[in-house]
Amino acid sequence: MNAERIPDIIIGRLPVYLRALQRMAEKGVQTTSSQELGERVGISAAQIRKDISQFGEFGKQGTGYHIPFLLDKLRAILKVDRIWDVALVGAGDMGHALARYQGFSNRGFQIVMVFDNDPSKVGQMAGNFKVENTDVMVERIRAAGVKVAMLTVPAAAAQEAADLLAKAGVKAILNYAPISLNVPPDVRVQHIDPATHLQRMTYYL
Amino acid sequence: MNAERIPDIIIGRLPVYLRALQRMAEKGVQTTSSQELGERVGISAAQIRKDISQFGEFGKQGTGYHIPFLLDKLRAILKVDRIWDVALVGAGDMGHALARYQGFSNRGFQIVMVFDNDPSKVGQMAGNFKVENTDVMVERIRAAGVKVAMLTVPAAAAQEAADLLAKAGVKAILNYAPISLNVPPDVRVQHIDPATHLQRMTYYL
DNA sequence: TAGATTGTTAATCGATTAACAATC
DNA sequence: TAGATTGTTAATCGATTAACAATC
Repeated sequence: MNAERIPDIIIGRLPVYLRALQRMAEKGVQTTSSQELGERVGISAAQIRKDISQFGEFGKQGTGYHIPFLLDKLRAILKVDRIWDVALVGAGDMGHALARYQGFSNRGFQIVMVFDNDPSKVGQMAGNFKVENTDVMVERIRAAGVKVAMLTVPAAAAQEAADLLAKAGVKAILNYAPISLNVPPDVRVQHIDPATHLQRMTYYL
Repeated sequence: MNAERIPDIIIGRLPVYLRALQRMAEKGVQTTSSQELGERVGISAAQIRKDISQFGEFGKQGTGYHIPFLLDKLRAILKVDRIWDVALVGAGDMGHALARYQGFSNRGFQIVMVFDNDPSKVGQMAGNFKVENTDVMVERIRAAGVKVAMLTVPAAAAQEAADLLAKAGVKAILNYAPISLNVPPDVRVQHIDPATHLQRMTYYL
């Protein structure tokens, strides 16, 4: 065990372990080893043991890790042993796809509101949600205590929307706009930009 | 200049610089400094200078970097000074959103074919593309010499689809399925999984 | 017990930062 | 020239790996 600050890079790998373990559990596998898990996710066994051991002694010598137990621990560490309400901002194609995506609920998230500033979209449906006007966003998010948002507006509108989200008390933004957001230090941002991801690979072609 | 192997972590930052510079260029800005660029993307000035200097001396003491020049260099390094044809596999909501996405062409990519194995989707339109049957995928990709693919099929179908893509000669896969893919060593994979990205932030909430 | 695999230490490896001479 | 900023070196910091005693 270790009470010191855990490096960000380790936190970043835990969701990958969690995802792989969840898949194994679905297949009914009860036990795994750092070796086996490492092969699945492409990370060395030593690193997996070291990462996990930052948080406790969750394995057993000779037998490895009991998957349901390790799942519980990882979910608790990552705070996805609960369901986070998520606000979706931007009801374009990507927003609609996310609103209809079935994969969030068993990973700790559920969309609860959808916003757009285009009057022709407000009032329309996105998945099961009625699109609301961005005018009421800060108020709605604050009242609901939502801390997590996904941003799928055009690049030109993204910074302004991020400012509103920060103002509304959102602390985690998943940004689909192809632009680096400027946010207060207590707000975390993750980027999803397909072009950027593709460009990380073309260098090697 | 430096002919040695460039670390992956540096290559991974170049698309971020490229994106920020492209945005500055659109606004008509001609020149920037490592300091200014660093503030925009949240990376130290020293690191930006070091990263860029791996590939040549692209700046000028006293004045910084000429943006159009640096853009050209970065595009050439990342091999996005051309347009890569991309195959899209999976014509669900996410596939449709990507097929209609306008942001690829000025970043070095264009979708040229869309596949799905669901007979009810084959023949339908996704963006401007007629969805083709996965049966003909290997042959079509091979014949067209496509090297880049985006994978938006359900998790259960992703590994099989990845195997076909590898067989077809694809060397870069952008994987939207929430599963770690197993591919030959000469194939690169990047993951886009919104739940994983969100889980990297909930730890800090 | 014998075999397997953890948790952890120490060694290695790699990345980041600070500082500054060079120079535009 | 004076001011600004690069490219690069050396120092620091942090992450990964290898190895193995502990133990299930």
